Amino acid sequence: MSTLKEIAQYVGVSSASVSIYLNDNATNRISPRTKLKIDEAIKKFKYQRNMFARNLSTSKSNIIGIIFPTIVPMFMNDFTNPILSGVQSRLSANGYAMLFFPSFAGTSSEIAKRQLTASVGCDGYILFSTGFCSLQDILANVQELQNLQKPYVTLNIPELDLPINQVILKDLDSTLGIEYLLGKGFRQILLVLGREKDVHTRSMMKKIPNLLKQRGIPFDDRYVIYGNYTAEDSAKEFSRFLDMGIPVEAICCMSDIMAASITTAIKQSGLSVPEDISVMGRNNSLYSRISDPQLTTMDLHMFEAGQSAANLLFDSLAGGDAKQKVAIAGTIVERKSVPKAGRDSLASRIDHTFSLPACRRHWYSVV
Amino acid sequence: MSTLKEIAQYVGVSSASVSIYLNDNATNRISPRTKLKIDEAIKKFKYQRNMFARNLSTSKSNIIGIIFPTIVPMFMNDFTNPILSGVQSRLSANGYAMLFFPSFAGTSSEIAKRQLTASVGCDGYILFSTGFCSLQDILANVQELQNLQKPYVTLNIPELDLPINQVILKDLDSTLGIEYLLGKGFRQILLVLGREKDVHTRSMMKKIPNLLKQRGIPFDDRYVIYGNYTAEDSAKEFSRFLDMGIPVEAICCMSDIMAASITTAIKQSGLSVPEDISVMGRNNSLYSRISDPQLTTMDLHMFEAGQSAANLLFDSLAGGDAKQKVAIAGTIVERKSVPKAGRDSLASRIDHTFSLPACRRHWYSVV
DNA sequence: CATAGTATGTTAACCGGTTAATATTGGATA
DNA sequence: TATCCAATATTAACCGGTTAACATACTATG
Repeated sequence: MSTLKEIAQYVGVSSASVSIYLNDNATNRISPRTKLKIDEAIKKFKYQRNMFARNLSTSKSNIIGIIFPTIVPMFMNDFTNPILSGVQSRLSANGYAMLFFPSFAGTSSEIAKRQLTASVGCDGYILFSTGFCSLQDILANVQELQNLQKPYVTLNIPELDLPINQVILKDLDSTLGIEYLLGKGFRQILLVLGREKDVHTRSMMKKIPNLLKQRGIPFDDRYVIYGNYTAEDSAKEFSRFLDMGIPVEAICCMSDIMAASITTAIKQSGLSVPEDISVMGRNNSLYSRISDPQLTTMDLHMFEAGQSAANLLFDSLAGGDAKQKVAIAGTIVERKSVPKAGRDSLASRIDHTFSLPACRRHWYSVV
Repeated sequence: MSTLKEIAQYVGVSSASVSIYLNDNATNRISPRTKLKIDEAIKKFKYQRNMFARNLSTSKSNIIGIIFPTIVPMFMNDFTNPILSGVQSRLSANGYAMLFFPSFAGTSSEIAKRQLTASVGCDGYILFSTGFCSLQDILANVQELQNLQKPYVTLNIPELDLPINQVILKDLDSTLGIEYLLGKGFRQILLVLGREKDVHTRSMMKKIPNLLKQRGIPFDDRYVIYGNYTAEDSAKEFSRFLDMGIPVEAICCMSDIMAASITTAIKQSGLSVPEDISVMGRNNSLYSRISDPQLTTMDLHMFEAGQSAANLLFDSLAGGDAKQKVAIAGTIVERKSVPKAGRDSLASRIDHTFSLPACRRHWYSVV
């Protein structure tokens, strides 16, 4: 690669001249004749500017660091992909590149820490948490980010009572779905959760007993199984559940994949959905549409959450000092796996637009 | 953010000392006492090195630029996600970060060009092509990359007769699947392709007539429909096909999503899979396992292709001068949507391991 | 005591750009 | 002719690190 200096030398001007021209080719500080000569030289030497030198000089990189602590490969997750996609679409539209730091084996907090210490220089950051993060990890990561003294936004993280920019999936705890089923009159509801030890799972497990109690339903832990977000495990656990022979009217799953897998299992056992058992998924992913019957599902609006995170970051980058919290509310997408009939106490939350993200934002400033 | 210089000043040493220590904290050029003091200062000021300054100084960034020209959001694609995932897993394992450049609206070649011109400074590059790239675009992108004089690998690109590093999905044209169905004795095969104007689609359409002719089957273009890789379009086009009332024994789809959608449509029309019509998917995605019946599908081994691309890049980064071509062969994953009975001429290509990527690499050097 | 070696640092150039401040030239104007 | 201004270009500091080469003091050795 040739450098600015070489181009300047070749043309017979100072490197400042070339730089000035490159940064504003309509400048009138460089004569048309010189501009032409510079153009020629650039073409001849196939010159392109070194982005890192520019970044250093301007202390602006147009790069947003994505802190995504995971011990499994990225881009394979039905839940985080739409979020990343939302982030990417907004960042791209505003000319920002995304930098994914290496995410080796190890605990998630180690990963995040390494990612952060390697990352100084980005214009801003977006901090994800994945199922592998404990609350403690998350707080440590936030602290670490704080040190960088650059704008950042947290995403897919349980609501924190801190003056930081955060985008919250309001219905991540999925009580929305349970309430929907309760509203339909179901009483014997099987919960198919993800990994037993995840933060999100634990926080759910704290809320559910109360939720049921409010309806006069005693909590019975036999009605909770863990499908680890995989088709295989959820089918396996479900069959074990069936073997117990306890009655079930509806199933609320923490992912469409698990819901689809269980739907198949139900059909294979000779029962039918929703006549015998109702099934509810989560994510409004393609799986929910391809499943037969099509799944009624919770749409947490992840894509939009990703977009919001990027938007929040833009506010911050533009100098907005107020830290904001954006809560994205989930909606229910009614399809065929839960009968429409029945008392319906959540009408306002039901999204009849099928699949277009119907966004409901609740903005409120924190500090 | 504090800087190296500030830390050095605070400790009372030269910035070189601090730098030397940071780059090798086991160095014996710095006394234990000084090391301690530096540690304290770093902790006190929460100092972290600026990555861009380091990159500039060392002319090594540990960043790989991902050139991914697309006009739709990334990370939403069932085909490219596993490839990206494979790339990411290898890059991460070797300590490399991934930089995704902004990908605005516009033609894919514009996008790639902008991505490239903004990217000088990465240690290496991986060039994707997406459905939006024409062959001409691809060649232009390769040329552009060549100018950067850095190692790069092309991926998901039709085989090019150029001395460059390329990873090829050997069975991207999916004749593998058609041959499999032909081998089973099917004659009336409906092809469900993606977008009519994609490079890949066009290159397929060139090969298919010959393929059929070899078996004595005349090519009939009514047996080709375009599902645009979506569940909706493929269902719609398939129903239009059914309306034509021409006989069909088997369906070969260019994605599991389309196959799953069509499987549902078949069932809804009162026919059954595979008794009445066989259906074959592509990608061995989760969709193929969740579909009912589970889909027989082509596994192109995209994850592994991604890994190979990263590996090739490592070879190049390590100074390997020989340009390599890696062809990843596809395999057939037999499930339930095509009956097992029948003549089977492709036994060696059938993968009975269900879903673990059974890799078959064919290495050969080009130059 | 002279010499070599070790431990501990420092100097200064460099990576490849950007930019505020300054310089030069020539033509227009009073 | 003196003055001013526009057009064009350069100088030099700076961004925040890295590193080869050099410097100094102290210890060990013959």
